[in-house]
Amino acid sequence: MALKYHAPRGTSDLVFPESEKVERLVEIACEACALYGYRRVSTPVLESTGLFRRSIGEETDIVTKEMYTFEDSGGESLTLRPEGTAPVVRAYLEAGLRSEGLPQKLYYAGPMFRRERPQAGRFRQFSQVGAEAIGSEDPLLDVEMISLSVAIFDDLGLQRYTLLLNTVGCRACRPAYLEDLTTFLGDVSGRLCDRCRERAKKNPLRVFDCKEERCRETLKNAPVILDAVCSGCGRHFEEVISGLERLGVPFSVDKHLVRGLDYYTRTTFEFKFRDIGAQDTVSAGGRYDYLVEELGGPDTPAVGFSMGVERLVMAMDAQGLDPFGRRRLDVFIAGAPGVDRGRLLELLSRVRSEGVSADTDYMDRGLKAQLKQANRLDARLVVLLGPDEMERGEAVFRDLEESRQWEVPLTEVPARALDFLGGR
RNA sequence: GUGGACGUAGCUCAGUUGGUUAGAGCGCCGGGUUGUGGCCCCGGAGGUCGGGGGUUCAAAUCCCCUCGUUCACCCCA
Repeated sequence: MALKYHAPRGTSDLVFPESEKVERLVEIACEACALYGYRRVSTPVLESTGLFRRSIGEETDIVTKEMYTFEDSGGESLTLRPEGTAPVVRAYLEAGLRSEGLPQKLYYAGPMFRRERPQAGRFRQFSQVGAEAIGSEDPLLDVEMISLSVAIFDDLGLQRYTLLLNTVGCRACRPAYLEDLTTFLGDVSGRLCDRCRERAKKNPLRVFDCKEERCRETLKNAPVILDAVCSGCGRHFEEVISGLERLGVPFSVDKHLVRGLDYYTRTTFEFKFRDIGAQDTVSAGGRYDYLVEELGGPDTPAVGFSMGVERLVMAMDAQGLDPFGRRRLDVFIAGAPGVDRGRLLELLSRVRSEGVSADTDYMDRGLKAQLKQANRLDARLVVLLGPDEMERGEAVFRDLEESRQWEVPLTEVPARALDFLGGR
């Protein structure tokens, strides 16, 4: 308890069996991405600080107070990545992927870092699996992102999620809308809470998230972006909607859905789950048609989403899902007193060569304790060897579940073990 | 950054209005079978009661500070 070192606040160790459950879950998500034609991309966890300041937005909470930024000994400002999209776009540009043909469909998985106060579903180091499709403005690609998210939920057996959908316009229509909204907020300023007045300056759209009754009442007459969007954005949104309907993906339009990163344009979406705490968004994404250009590339539209792995796990737990099965050891090799350990070692190696997981005692335990260990490891088969058997050229196979045991010739142990394991 | 709750054994927790060597269940180790697990029985190891200071004859218990965990706000995956 009074240990000298702990995992840093907001980070945690993942130990068995959770470690392997999470690994499997990420694997399932990645397989779905591949099924949808996305290719893996891996970027460093460190990037130049400027990349994030530029892409996420100077005024956002992430950039102003949540980044792990430091200067390395060479004087360069580096930041532990707080999200995955900007690095992927940077990698796309750096590798010249445009020449590989468009759209470039990429997915990634890995840790992200944000220095926030931890709570249920929020950590300083967390993992995301995400996908990006760069180079097309086809609304069906927006639909694909959403249905990829749905596919991952389905593959994991997750149910009862809510999909919220909105559009935040483009540079043709958003500025005018923001101006209208700002004007409106200025007019009703006296009726808003302190927080909303602050938001009105920094990120006007956020006022719609306010839970204060008075603010909600006041904002009922506020202009809504969905109504103010230009014809291009309006048409795009309609096509996303009809695509979702075509696929039978239920959703609801949330006119006030706002994303926290500045680069989003047009479509934005969020998947929410119940019973996982206040941080209930498990997957979110949208279009970012200007980001590639913003980072120095040519005018290139793009869409993407990312999913919080820890929140996914919480949703699985909340729904009582554990599709990973129990992790069992195939064979435990136990040695009776006086046995030649060199022979055990040899046997262990031969069994493992057959692709059968195997372990043995390294604690100099008595036979009884070894059996106990085998039971603890949930071993499917115990191979027992003692001086007597050795002399006869035999080994004892013990089936822990059936409490039966029989002898097999020593030379046939690997093959017979395979038979036993395969025949169950 | 703000607010609430909580820190007793590896884990989950008891611990009466402050009162002797701080407990339980689970887990761990050993025994009950000269070489056989799971159930049962017996025994054992394991604790600076988060840390520091104070009050008191006496503090796990009361007070202050501190560190940590957790939930919520903010914000987000």
